[in-house]
Amino acid sequence: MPLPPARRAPTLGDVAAAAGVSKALASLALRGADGPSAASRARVEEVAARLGYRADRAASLLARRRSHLLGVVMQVRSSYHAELVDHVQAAADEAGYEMVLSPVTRTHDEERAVRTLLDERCEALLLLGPDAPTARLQALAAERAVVAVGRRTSAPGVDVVRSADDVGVGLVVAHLAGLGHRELALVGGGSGVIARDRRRGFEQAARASGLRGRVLPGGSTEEDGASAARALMGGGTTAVVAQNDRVALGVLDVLARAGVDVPGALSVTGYDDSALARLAHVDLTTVDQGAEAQARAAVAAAVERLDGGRTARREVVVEPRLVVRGTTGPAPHD
Amino acid sequence: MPLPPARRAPTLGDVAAAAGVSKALASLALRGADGPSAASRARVEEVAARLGYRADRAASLLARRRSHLLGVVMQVRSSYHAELVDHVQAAADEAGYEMVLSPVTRTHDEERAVRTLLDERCEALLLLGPDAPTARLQALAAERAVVAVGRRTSAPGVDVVRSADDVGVGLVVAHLAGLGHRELALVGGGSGVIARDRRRGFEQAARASGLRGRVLPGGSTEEDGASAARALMGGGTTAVVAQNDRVALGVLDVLARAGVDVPGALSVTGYDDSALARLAHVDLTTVDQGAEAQARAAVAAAVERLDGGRTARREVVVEPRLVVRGTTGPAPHD
DNA sequence: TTGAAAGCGCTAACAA
DNA sequence: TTGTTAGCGCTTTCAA
Repeated sequence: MPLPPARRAPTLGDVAAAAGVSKALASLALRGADGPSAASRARVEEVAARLGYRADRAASLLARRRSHLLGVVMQVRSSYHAELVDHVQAAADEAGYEMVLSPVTRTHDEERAVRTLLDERCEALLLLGPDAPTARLQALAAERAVVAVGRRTSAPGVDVVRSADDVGVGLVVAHLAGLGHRELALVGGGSGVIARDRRRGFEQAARASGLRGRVLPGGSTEEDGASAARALMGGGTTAVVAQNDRVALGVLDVLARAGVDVPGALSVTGYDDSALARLAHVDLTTVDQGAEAQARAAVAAAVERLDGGRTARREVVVEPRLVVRGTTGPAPHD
Repeated sequence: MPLPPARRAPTLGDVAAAAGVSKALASLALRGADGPSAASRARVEEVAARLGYRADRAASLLARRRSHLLGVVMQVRSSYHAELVDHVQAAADEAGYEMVLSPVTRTHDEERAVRTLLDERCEALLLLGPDAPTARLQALAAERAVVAVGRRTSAPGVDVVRSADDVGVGLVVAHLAGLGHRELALVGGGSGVIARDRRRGFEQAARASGLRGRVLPGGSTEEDGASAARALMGGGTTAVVAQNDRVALGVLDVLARAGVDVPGALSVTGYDDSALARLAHVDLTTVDQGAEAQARAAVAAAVERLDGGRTARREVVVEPRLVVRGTTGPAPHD
C-alpha cells in the first residue's frame, strides 16, 4: 500500500546530515532552545527550510511524552460555542499549546468525541456545556485534566469555568422591573443544568421584585422561541425573557410577522450576547456571559494543572453583564 | 515537572506481561488481526480491559507510519460548514478514519489552521470553502492529499467537490420567472470564488429569461442582507435572490419590521437549505447544495488517494436542488 | 500460533 | 558548544 506522500518526508536526521551536525544539535537549533551557536543555528535553519523539513509530532510527542495539545469538545452548531472556541484558540496560542476540536454531531455523541481526543493524547479536555453525568466527568478527571465550561458540576477533580447564570437572569429581571413590567415570561424551561440555573434565577428574581413570572417550556433553538411566542401573544405578558439569543430571535421573528411592536407592546431579552444579538437590525437586549474571560480562564485552568502541577479543584465564576439594546423599553400603559 | 496524568498509563508491555504473552502477540490480539488463538485473544482483551489500556496513537502512528487522520479546516461560525462537518464525521467513521477540526478564527487564519493539521500528521486535508490562492493549494497538494469543498479551483493535484452554483442560482431565477417576476435583485456580490459563480449564474439566467436582474454588493452575513433590504425597499424589485440563507434572513427580518408582505409584495430566496431555512417560522425557499453528498464525496476522494493510490485529479459536481417553501409567490400585480 | 529483535523520528541525559 | 547513546510505545519482520 503506497504511503500517502509519494516521497518520504525529510527527517531530523536528513537535516542534521545535510547541515553536518548531530541530530541532537539540529533538534535544539530548530526548537530555539539555547545551546547551539548562532552560526550552527542559522545553518540548520537554512537547511531545514531548503528541505521543507517539518517535525514529526508523533515522534516528538513520543520522545517528550508531552503533546502540548488541548482538546475541545463542542456543539458544532452552537454559535456561542463557536465564539468560545475562537477565544480558546487565541488563549492556547498564547500559552504555547495547540488546540484541536472534536464536534458533537448527530452520529458522534459527546462520549465519542471525548474518546477521539483521548486517543490524540490531548493533555487536557475542555468540555463546552457538557452533558455527561457527574460520575463520568469524575472518571475522566482521574486520567486527564478536565475543565467543564459553562456548566456547574460537583465532580471531584473537574475544574469549572462558568458564568453566574442565576445572577445574569436576575439582572434581566431587575432591568425589566425598573421599566415597569409586572408580567414576565421565561421561555426555555429545558432540562439541562444551564436551563435549570436560569429558571431558578428567574423565579427568585421575580419573587424578589414582586412580579408575576411564568415559565414556558421549550428548548434552546429559534424554533422553540417561535412556538413560545405564538402561545404568548394576546396574554397579559409585557416582557419575554428568552433562555438564549437564538430563542429570542425566534420570538422576535414571530412578533415581527404578527405586527407586534417591540419594545412598544412587548419587550424581549436574550442571553449570550452572541454575534446575532449585536446585528444592527436585531439589536437585542441580552446578557454578556464573558465568553472571552471564560475561554481564557478555561485555558489557564488547564495550563495550571499541566505546567503548574495544580491538583486542587478550581471553580471560576465570571460575572455576567447586562447589555441593554433596543428590544426592551417601558411597559405599555393599559 | 510532573507529567499530566499522575500515574503512568498502562502500556502494551504491561498488558502483555500481565497476560503472559509477548508484546507482538498482544498487539495483534488487540487490533483484531488474525494470528493469535481465540484463547490468547480473549485473555489479552480481558487483561487490557482490566488495566484500562488505551493504545498510544503517537507510538502506533510512528510505527505504522500512518495516522488514519483526516483534517478539516472550517469556518467555525458558518452553520453551513457545521452541517458539512456533521456529515464528514459520519463518512469518516464509516471509512475507518478519525477526523479532527481546525477552525479559522479571528486570530487563526486559514494558513495557520492548515499548519496545525499538517503538524498533527493528518493524511488528508479537507478544506471547506478555502480562500487560499491556487498556488498555495497546489503546493499543499504536493505533500498531502487535499480536497477543496464547495469551491472551484484549477490547482493541479487538488480534488474538488462542489455543487454547480451557477445552475443552482439558475433554478431560482427560473422559478421566480415562472411566478411572473420581472425585476430581480441579487444580494451578495462579494469577491470570493463562490460569490462570483453565483453572480454569473444569476446574470446568465436573468438574460436567458429576459428579466431585469440587478446585483447589489454585499457580504455573506445577516447584516449584509439587512442593509441590502433597506436599500431595496420602494424600488421596482419584486424578488430578492440572496447569496445564502444567512443573507436571506437579514433581508426577511428588515422586511418583517417594515411590514412588507412576503411573499405577497416581495419574494425572497436563500441558498444552502441550512437548518435556519427549514425553521417553521422562516420557511425559506432556497437551494439544497447536497451537503451530505458533498461531504461523502470529499471523504471518498481522500480515501481513494490514501488507500486506493489514486493520483489523478478528480472533480465531483453535485447537482443543486431547488427547495420551494413559503417565501416565494406570484409577482404582485400593479 | 507465538516470541525476539529491530526500528519508526524524535528528545534527553550525559560525555566530550 | 557539540556529539553519543538510550530510549519513548508501538508494529513488523523473521525465526521458532
